[in-house]
Amino acid sequence: MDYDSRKIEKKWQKRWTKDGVFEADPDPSRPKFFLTCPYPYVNGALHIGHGRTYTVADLIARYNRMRGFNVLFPMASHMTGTPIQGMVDRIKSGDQVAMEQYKRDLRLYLETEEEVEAQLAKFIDPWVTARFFAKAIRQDFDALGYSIDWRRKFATGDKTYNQFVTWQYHKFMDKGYIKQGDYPLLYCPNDGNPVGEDDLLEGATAKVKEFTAIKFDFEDGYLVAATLRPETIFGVTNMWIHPTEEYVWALVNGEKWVVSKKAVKKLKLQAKEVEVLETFPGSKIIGKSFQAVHDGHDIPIFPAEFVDPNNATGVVYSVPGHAPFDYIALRDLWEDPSPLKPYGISAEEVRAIEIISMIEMKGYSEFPAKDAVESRNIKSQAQAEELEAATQEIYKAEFYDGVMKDNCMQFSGREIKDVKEDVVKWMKSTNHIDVFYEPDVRPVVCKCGADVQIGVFAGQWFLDYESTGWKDEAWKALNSMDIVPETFRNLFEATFDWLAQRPCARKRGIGTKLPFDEEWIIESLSDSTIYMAFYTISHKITGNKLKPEQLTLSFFDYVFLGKGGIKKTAKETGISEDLLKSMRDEFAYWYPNDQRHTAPSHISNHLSFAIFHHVAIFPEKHWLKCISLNEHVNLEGARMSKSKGNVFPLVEIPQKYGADVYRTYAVSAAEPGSLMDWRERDVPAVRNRLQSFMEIMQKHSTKEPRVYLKKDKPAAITRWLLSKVNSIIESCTQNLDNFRLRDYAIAVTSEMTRAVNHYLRRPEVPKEEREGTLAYVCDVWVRLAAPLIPHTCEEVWSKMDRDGYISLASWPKPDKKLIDPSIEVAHQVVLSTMRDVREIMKLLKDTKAKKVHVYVAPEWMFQALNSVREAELPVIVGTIMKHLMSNPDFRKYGKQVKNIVDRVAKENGLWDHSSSAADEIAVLLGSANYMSEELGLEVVIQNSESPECDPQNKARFALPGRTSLFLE
RNA sequence: GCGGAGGUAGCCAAGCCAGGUUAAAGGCGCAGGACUUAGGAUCCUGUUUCGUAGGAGUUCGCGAGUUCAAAUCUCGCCCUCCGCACCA
Repeated sequence: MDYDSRKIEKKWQKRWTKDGVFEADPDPSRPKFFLTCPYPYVNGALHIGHGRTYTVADLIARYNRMRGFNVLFPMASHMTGTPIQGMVDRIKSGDQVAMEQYKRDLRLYLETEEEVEAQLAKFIDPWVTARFFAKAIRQDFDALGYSIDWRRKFATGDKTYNQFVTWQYHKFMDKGYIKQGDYPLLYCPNDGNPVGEDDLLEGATAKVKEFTAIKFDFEDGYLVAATLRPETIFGVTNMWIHPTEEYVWALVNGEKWVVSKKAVKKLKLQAKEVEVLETFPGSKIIGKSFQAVHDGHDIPIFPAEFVDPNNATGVVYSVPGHAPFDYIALRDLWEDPSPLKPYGISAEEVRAIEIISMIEMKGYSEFPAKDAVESRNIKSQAQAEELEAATQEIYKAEFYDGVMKDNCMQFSGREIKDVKEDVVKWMKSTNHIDVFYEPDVRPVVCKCGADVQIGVFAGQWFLDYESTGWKDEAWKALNSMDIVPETFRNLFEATFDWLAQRPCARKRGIGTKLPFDEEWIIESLSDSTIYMAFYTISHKITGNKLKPEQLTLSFFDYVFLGKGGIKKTAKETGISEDLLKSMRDEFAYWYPNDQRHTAPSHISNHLSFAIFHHVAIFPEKHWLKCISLNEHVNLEGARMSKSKGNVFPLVEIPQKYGADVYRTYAVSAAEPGSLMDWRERDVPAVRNRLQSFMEIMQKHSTKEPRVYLKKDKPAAITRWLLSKVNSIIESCTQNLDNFRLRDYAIAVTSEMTRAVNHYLRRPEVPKEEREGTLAYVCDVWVRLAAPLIPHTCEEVWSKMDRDGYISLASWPKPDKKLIDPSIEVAHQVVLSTMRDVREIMKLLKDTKAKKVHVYVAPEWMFQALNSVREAELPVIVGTIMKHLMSNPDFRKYGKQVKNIVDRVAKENGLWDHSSSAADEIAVLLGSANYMSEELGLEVVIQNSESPECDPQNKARFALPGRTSLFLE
């Protein structure tokens, strides 16, 4: 029997919407629960990975709703920043790849190719794109049964929302958290824009690498060499200049510098004023000398072909003792000084150069560069790869293990990893330092085809997370909030440590203008930090058609901070006092945000910013309470990516599998903290579990529920089921409270089914008792399952003729008096006995048994173990022996006591069993028919103290909770 | 490079924080059985090795250590994944 999930799901979704079931308004009589999940970015279709996060959030919302909370779960759409704008630009320019990408998404929502083309043609306006996908995604969410209050939806591009972001930035400015300064980033000279990962044709992983530019005194200016190892200036023996490449004397910020001609453009991009005075081939200065930074002694300039004029300044200082490239270049000149002749440098002059050893390091000689070159057997400068490997080796080794030698002035004796910064500081104090940026990988190519450089933005706006006091407050918030799973707290802590200054405005994309400098647009991550507050009033802004200009700074001050007085605010904004008050009240009711649920990849930015921005703006009682996280989703073992084309769109889920099947899969396939794999192959199993649930419900839920108490003398297995079900209520509640969602889902879909199926197989239960009990179980079960599979459960609920929606029904409470651990333990005896019988039957092979004698341990053993349990003794043979032998009741069994104590020691402690032999016998007797049927044997239960039949003397092996057997 | 997470049986995935009740939940796959015209449906059973009596051996990336006791704690090593700032 199949049930039409599609039809059922649609039906309930329509009713929920019609009755506004999930529209939440303040209700002071009920506790509130305000849950948020980041709004989706509306520039394309979502995939099943997004769905996992939203499904988990919805599960949390529904669970809390059933627990009696007034739950607010709102949603909006994100459209600010560069992605939508970028795609619009690419569509406008006729970019085929971009158009194809959009077409793929559009086909998911539109029937014909004509419609797709027509819609695509409209995507030259970011608002059209955003609205299209916002609507599509809302439909996707509805089709998955998410219990969202849509009245509060908005888009981050809304003018009213911009006002809110503006307010936030004024608050930061007031606090002095916003600063301006220079900032390097990847930049396309052709487009005149910074470039992000998406803008790159090649070198997508490129980052900015900072070189220290060292200004060596040279003639009436500086010879400027760039390095990653400024501490090596004490080991400089010469300079390397490419003889045939062009160099310049240039006025750089008023100083005379020698750099390669190719470096000039870069310096200009890096916010330096540069005027070229003279261009000349490198050969012109080769043979001259310049002065060391630390002691001013003369050092010669030599020619070298390996110098790349396009890398940094094209000027390289030589430290042959510690740099393999330099070592081998110098060695070559020693062996063959002839290239030096044209520059008037004699062979003696070169050979007179002494390699300087300036870093002490274990495992290396005084010249580590020499060691590295020789151990790799490098013969020539042309072996660039080997030389690079040697360089890396020395760099790493010296960084971690190296110590500055005596010839390093005040830095002598210090470790390299600590001394770098101080050496730079010291040189800076004498004006011998500047910085030069390069991309860390080459080549980096913009989509426009141009070579990407580093641009320095003078006057870049920053949020300074290191502003006095800010971090302390943020730490305070983090330390007092819940992070679930707790393992992600480390990542927050690492982020908090590392957060410093972050650019907060950029020059392109959609967004709110920076109020202090309208050329800049506020970085879109700042849109998503405190906007949960906006949900509390957004439906009133749209509902009352408030205009952006009414949403002034004092408006937000009043509504969110209670500042400024209602009369004054009403007058200034033209908003009625009633409306203002209702907004203030609504904010005060819902805030703070009780739980924010998203993916861990947002920890290092969005989530940390959310904490920082909250503490900056709101009083402590309105800080975030809890952040919960779930990892991403892989598709058939591989990471989903649009470029690889292995993306499973969320929109296809309800059609293909049904919302409840997906929800169950998404929650039960992995704990939230770990990566989940979507495997097509596993889906049918999930569907089958829901099918079983539905079938049991159809058969058993509509009868009159009745709870059989002990005094009603029901079958033992009925009491077992009642106990089991109530235990499951307890564990489900605990698991949901502790974010162990997978365990909850498994309990509800697997464990319950197994228990009920077992019960149905027990022949000893009278029909009436079975029906009443199962009706009770179904009533509990359907409510336990409702947060996970709401559509199916609504359907069952309505068939059960219950009032209202199960979505709003109450979460079951465990009935403690029905939970009886001993009966669950006793049930284990039945199962383990059956398992043992099967095992023996297997071993008997040819011999067919007809009858099994089951021996229950003697009563004194039960008493003995109970007594040990009560005494809470450590598992030490002597101690337990002493305890038991001191009691004459046990003493008389002397040798056997030793046996069970040995067994306890071997098992590393006590095990569960019924409290008396009589109980165990009763349970086994009650299950005898069932066992007999399952095993195909006659089952005889016997007391081992007086067995009626024990031809092989097996009875003596029986232990409490572990029967002994004889098969014949 | 910096920071974070992780490596568990054929596969996926719990357990690890709070060591013992763990040959290690659950799912998939596989095998056998039941029900059946059939079963890709459902249910039951089994799925490390040895064993004609319920027992024993060896297992949780590799190696060492702490402990009466380690998948769980400590140290070293190997490997995988994720984030790193104009990308949301």
